[in-house]
Amino acid sequence: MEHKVTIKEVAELAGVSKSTVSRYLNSGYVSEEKKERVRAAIQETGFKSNFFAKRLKTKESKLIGIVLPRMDSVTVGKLLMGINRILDPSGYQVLVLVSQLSQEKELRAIHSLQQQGVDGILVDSVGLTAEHEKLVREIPLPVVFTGQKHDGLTCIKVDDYGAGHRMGAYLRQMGHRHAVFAGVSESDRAVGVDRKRGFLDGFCPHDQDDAQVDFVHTGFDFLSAYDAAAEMCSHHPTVIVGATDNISLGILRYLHERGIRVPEQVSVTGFGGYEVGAVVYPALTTVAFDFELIGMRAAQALLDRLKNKEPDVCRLEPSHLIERESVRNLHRPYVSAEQKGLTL
Amino acid sequence: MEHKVTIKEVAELAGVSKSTVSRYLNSGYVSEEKKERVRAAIQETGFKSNFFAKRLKTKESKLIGIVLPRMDSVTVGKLLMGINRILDPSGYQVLVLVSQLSQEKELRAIHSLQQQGVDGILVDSVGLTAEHEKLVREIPLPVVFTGQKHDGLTCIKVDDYGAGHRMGAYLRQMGHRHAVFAGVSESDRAVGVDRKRGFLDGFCPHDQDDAQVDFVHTGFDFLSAYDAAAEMCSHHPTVIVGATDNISLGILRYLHERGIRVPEQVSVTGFGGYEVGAVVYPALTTVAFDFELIGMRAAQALLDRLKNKEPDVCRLEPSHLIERESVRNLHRPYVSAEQKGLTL
DNA sequence: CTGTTAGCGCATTCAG
DNA sequence: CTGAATGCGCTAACAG
Repeated sequence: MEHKVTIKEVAELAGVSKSTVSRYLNSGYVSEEKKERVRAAIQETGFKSNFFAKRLKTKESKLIGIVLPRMDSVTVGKLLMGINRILDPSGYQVLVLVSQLSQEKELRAIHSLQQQGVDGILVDSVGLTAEHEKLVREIPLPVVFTGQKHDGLTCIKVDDYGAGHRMGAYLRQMGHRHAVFAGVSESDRAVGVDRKRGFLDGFCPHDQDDAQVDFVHTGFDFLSAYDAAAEMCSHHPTVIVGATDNISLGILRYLHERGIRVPEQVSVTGFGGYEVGAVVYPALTTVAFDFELIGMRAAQALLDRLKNKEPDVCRLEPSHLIERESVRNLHRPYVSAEQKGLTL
Repeated sequence: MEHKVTIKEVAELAGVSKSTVSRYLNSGYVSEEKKERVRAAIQETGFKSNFFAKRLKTKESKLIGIVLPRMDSVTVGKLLMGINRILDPSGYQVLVLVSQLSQEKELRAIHSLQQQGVDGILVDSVGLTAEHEKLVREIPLPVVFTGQKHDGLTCIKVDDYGAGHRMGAYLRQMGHRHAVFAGVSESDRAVGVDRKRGFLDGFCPHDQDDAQVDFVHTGFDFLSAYDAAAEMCSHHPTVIVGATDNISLGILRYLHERGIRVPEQVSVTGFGGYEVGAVVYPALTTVAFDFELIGMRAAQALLDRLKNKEPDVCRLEPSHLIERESVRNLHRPYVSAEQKGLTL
């Protein structure tokens, strides 16, 4: 347990003033000669500048606050991966707070982070309100949001509308005309509104009357989707579209237990692109989001605003379709997955 | 863009001295009357004490460093949940670093965290070495490990041996005598050595000769297990034991594609207890670990060492069996899952 | 109980 | 180029 060595001791050992050591540390001008002496002294003492004293002076913490709705989610994990990928090389570290899916805690977390002296804040929001906008305006720090969007706030997120549209257009193209959309509450704007709207517009373009979509309401979790699956089936669609992969998994499980063959008798799709969709049987066709990329983009946006004072922007990242085994092409006779081979 | 409010302004607004405000904040003695005035002033200004200034004085950062092997894993997520559950109410915040499954980065992260002035460090390790022990000895901070164990280091982790033993005993009791153990490299001591040893001892107690276990080597991921599944089948066991749920999922998928019925023709089990095991078909019987609990215990151990200077300990948390649908009781005639009903 | 007085370790003026 | 001086915002003696 060594004695904590300060800049003062280094200065004494090197025979210079504290300021000179400080300048050496912060790329100020120091003569070659003293530079060498200081380096030797630092080497010998094993000096490390005190993080907190430094921050107290400079007002720069090299800390980024992150507010997450929860931790035990793969989505959040990927997002964090992406964030770290950008922040780490830039010398930033990450302070994580969890909102537990509560808007109020989210707000509190942002506030708390600000007082902790972070340089910027990144929020994976569960729902953006006018209060968020107000708070961000009061805070003298750049704040970047993801997960949800709101006018006047910097948001980097998935293009939910586009994803829905892509899925709608794809299913239409596969010959489907009657879908059940297993969706969540409209209180979630991204998933409950935008994604659904996109799907509708893609599946029923130009308000053509040849397509039908029935809505069935469900929660985000596997179980509630499982419970609502009977109702979905009662509409006798050719395809059931889960608003998330989790929802689709619940549906798949229900169908499997009832002996309803997918996609032979009914097709099922999801949104998300989680690995688990490739594990189930049949493997789930889904529109995938690259949350790691979102994390990278969001972190980069934050860094940009930190350095270049860039203005607020709202950017939507595209998704892509992963065709696996759970959708039947109605234009062609049924071909089983076994005959086509495994697609992961 | 508000002005950064300091303790000084609060003091002025409340008509007291800075020290009184400080005392109010740090549970010192303050008269009821002034206490009220200070509280009002704090309320009005929205004051939050400056973290860095405080730390500079007190030598306490109220920050705990966490080193994680990766972020996009449910296990890690649960662990973090548990950690937060304990740390948050105690006023600690969390600084997260990722080792990306590299022992070297893990070591560097610990070092870096120490420099950042955290009060303690929690490491979800990928493999403990003598270097870890040396580093921890040099660092004047409590460090708690999980994921792996090592003599002389504080480790709170899953009882891998016990879990393996439990599964072995259970399968034996279900009448199985010939198993394939789909395991990982012994370089992972927890999973590759302890868990396997436990299984062997549980499945073949007292070195009785009536049971047979064949080993098949695989990686941690779904795909590598899928690829090795043919070899597993070639041994014609009555049960295939995946060393992790992920591995078992790969096996399940292979069997499903080959039309081999589980558990009618062969049983499959896993370790981990992830939700996804309940989603697949048939639902996976597994030995579950409570990683959230591990996180809580580990965080508590760290707090204990922080406060009471408790000595190093190594504690193994128990697991429990989740019986679902993927194991057949060989003592009885086969009954399909459908007949028994869904178990989640 | 309370205000005054000192720093914590460092970066940054400001004169040399 | 360099050293002396000045706080950053807060806590912890110290005398009231």
